[in-house]
Amino acid sequence: MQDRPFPGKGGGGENLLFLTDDQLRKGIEAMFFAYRGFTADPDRILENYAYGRAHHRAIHFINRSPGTTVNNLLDILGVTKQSLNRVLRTLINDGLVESRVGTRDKRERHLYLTEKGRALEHELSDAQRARMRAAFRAAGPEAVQGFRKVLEEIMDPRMREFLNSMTDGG
Amino acid sequence: MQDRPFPGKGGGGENLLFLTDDQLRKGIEAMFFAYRGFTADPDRILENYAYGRAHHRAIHFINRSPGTTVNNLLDILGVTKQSLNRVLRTLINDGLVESRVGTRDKRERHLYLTEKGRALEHELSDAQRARMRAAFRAAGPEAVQGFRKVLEEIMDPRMREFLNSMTDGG
DNA sequence: TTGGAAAGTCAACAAGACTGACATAAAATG
DNA sequence: CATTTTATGTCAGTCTTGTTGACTTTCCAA
Repeated sequence: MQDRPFPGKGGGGENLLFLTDDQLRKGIEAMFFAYRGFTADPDRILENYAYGRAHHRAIHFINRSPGTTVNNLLDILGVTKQSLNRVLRTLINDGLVESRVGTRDKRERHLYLTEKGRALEHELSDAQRARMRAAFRAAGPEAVQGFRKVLEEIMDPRMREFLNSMTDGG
Repeated sequence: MQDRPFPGKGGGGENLLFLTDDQLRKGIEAMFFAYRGFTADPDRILENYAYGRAHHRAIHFINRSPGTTVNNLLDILGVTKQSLNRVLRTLINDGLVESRVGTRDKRERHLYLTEKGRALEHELSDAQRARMRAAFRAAGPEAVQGFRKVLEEIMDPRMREFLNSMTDGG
């Protein structure tokens, strides 16, 4: 069934066999199962540190944007400040994250990973990247392009902007 | 940057520009953001019924495989039976799911959606399918094929089997 | 018939999300 | 300068959904 599900492949106006309810259902289930695989390796590592996915997410995005503020992080993570604060408090107390009062605006706290924080970030992202790399390699560059394209259509447009706001432009 | 990230597109042995850490990181973040978008619509609906994602998942897979047992469901959902049981108890009490004692093996319970259960399933999957359909349509059939391919590589192989075990074969 | 394995249920607990209320400090505004 | 808004942090309490542990019922095999 993977062989030739798509009769047409040109610009538009084909018979849209890839939009049947069955194809959509498979896409939905694939998202569910893949997300579980996607989080499995980090989850296993986090157990050793008594941290959870929430900590991983914070660490990831602080690493990605060093010096980001709490508010920025709230925007990206889409959780309440109470929820994020609980996580950040732990990470700061444990010496994985450093919180510096802003120089221009002293209300803001700028967040940075410490050496220890970078170490955990690396351990986590190594595992997650390894799985992603294997999947990308097995699927091939064209599949990866399609993968990215569909995911960007599924996500909130604000997140799509954020995603493409670094490396190439931002 | 989306224009021509992949110089080679043949069988293998290209320069593998799509496997850089930056590309992998974007894939990882795309999964995170897309999954949030993917669950957003059902989550909104479920609030009206005081149910959560766990209920949605149970309803989805009971609908997909009517008469499935609790153990089958446990295997697919990857949670403990106690966790699933709490959800099933609610759905059964609320009249969305019917649990029939097995005829061959009286230890087993076979699960079915009631009319009411099917109604909620429809409401939920309509919303989720609508988003998926829009994304698929915008991305095009080739992208969808790549999307599916990468997701299947990311997920546990057991789930890949399950995913492709209906409609075409099972 | 006895004992182990399997399927399912009940009870208690933990993580991590949520809301609401409140505190502090600094910036922005009139 | 007084007031309001913004950014952050904290406390308390709730909810969902995951966990383990203990238990019952049923099946099967020695």
